[in-house]
Amino acid sequence: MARAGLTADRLTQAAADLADEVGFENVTVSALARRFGVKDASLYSHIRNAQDLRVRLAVLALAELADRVAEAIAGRSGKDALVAFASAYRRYAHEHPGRYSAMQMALDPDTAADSAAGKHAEMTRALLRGYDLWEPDQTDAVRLLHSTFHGFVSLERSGAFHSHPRGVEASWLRALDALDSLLRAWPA
Amino acid sequence: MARAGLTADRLTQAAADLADEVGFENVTVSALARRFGVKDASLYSHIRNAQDLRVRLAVLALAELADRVAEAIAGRSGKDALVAFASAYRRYAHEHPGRYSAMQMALDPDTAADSAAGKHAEMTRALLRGYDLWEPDQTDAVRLLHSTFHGFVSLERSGAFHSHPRGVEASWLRALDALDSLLRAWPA
DNA sequence: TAGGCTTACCTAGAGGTCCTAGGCAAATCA
DNA sequence: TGATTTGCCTAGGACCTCTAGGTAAGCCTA
Repeated sequence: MARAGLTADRLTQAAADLADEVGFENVTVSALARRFGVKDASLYSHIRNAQDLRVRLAVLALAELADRVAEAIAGRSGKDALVAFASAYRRYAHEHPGRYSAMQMALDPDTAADSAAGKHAEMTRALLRGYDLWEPDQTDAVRLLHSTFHGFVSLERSGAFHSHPRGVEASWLRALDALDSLLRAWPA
Repeated sequence: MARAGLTADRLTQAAADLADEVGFENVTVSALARRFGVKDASLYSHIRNAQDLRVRLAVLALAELADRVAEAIAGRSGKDALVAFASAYRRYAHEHPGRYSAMQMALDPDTAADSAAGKHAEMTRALLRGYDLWEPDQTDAVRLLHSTFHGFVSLERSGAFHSHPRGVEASWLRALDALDSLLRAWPA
């Protein structure tokens, strides 16, 4: 009876890959067990249940994205940083659709606090240092930026923009221009 | 053997109510059958499968929201229309969380074309008549507005804004102010 | 109003996912 | 080397999805 060497971390990683391949909604305990050549029941020594697995996946994705964004904005400021942040965000969503979907899960407050979710807001704040914004405008701007990035990527992936010939890439660049000029002249 | 009077439309309506009560992901054929006091198998004369049910629900929600928005912006223009549109959108999401989740499903192009999805873009265009925008800026602006509304509501519902004391309502109003001034001075 | 047709709902059953309880063997440690 | 821990197993229950085939309710026509 050879052992597969399962751990919660290896399962979460594999679940993330599975999510990117077959979609987050198709990440099941059974499918994951199949991938390791192991019975379903064997996974329950490592994860509490299916929901726990999905939460771990969401936390993994949040951390990965935070790393990417941190690297992207390092040493940049102003519009440069804005574009780098936004591009890293969007690229991650495109390269890892399953992980990105996982990130949208509503996490309970404790889990969210332990996750990299806070780091996202913190980095957006760092980004805003290139603009002249102070509380509470800063928080409002963080929320607006995050909303726009997430909204755009989410609608793009759901096909909402396919009905019109205008290139999505062009609209994306224009949105970034618009956000930049908005931040530079934040209405009082 | 009394009949329950099932039709695809009545099932879809009930599924929408069920979604708002227990969450879109918990809308199952079994739960719906239970609600009508009928066996699971009986639903399959009216809907093709579970996915078909969810798509019908999404189409219903899109149509309902389109109606609400149309009513909200009727007779308004400029910022007035912008705020009315956005508020109707956000209120619908809050009052009907299950229906709103359903709307986010990726619809295949044919279904999307038959649905009210096009009406949404059309109404956003109508809204922009109060501002001085022409193609392709208009399409870019439609996409930006939709992204921001959807992103904000979606993040708000997933709890992403709860980590900070700043009131969500205040940030929302500021976002609308920002979008208004952005549209008035759309960068060339 | 009786016959036939259509259709709404049924039972039976196969296959999949989630999860618990309890068992045995592999790895680790004394 | 023997004892303990840990990893994966089998067995099995509960629920969801969906198909095939049957029966009875309601409608149409004569």
